[in-house]
Amino acid sequence: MPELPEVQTIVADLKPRLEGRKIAGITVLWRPTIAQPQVEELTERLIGQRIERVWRRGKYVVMDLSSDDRLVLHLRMTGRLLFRDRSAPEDRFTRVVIHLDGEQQLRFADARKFGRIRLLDDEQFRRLSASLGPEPLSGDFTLDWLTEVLARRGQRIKSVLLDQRYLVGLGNIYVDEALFEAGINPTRPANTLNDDEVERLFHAIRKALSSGIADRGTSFDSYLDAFGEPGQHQYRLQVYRRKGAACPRCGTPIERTVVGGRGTHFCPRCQPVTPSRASETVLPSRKAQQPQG
DNA sequence: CAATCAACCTGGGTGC
DNA sequence: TGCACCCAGGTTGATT
Repeated sequence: MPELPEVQTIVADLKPRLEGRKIAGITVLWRPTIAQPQVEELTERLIGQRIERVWRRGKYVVMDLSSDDRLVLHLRMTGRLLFRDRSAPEDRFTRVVIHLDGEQQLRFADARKFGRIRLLDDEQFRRLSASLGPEPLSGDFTLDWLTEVLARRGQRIKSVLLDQRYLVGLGNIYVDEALFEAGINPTRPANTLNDDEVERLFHAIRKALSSGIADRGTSFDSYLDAFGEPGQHQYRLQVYRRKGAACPRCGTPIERTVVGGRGTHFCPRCQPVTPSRASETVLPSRKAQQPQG
């Protein structure tokens, strides 16, 4: 699933190849992919525009156009953004093709059809961006800020971290990895984390995302980069989709539960529901289970 | 406010 | 081999 590291990888590869290029045309093969505006209006506003800048906001790919409109793409779960020669073999599940000047084209392929492309003016984009939390790899994301946000939420920590209004970029893979790295149980209410735990989480979020970027993303199901190549981070995950495998830190089998409707992977020993001091390990009592009445 | 769930979709895996 | 079934999870929105 494209999360921040996957989108970042795509953007970094597209940037030098798209900036300065002109859009020559667009072919829409699956209409609902174009969420806004109508296809006819999109075509009219898009053709002839130069792509000035390619960047990322959260999990959105953003292309600033010479008209001051912005082309905004979200890959959702199975979306791919492929930079191809016009003559390249067709890519399965292609929904929209953006034709560039010259021989190349950008193909938006998406098996499950959840991905969306929007063309937004200044005001519309400003509103979208304002609805999103800070970038975790930027200076806007600080320990003080995280401390304050978590202190105000009684929701489970995993749900808070997945909510793009608070913090952008984390999806189901990297949130599980970050919580493991920080030694925090995904079901802990956010406002029960102590200062030490928040600080560990702060660093763990950045580490998990940076590590994913360094490996050019995680290719489990459908993710491929702009050239159609898989990332390598799936080989370095510590807990995600490793149910039953040994925890890399203590050897306890990794468990899987569901939190907020998401498959959730964690080490029951390294990420206890009740926080324990690092120096002592609380072993469960033999008769800890009490029948509930 | 918090938690749950359905909806959007379909490929790919499972069990029989 | 065929087929019914279920799961994957980003985001929005409705319901409890």
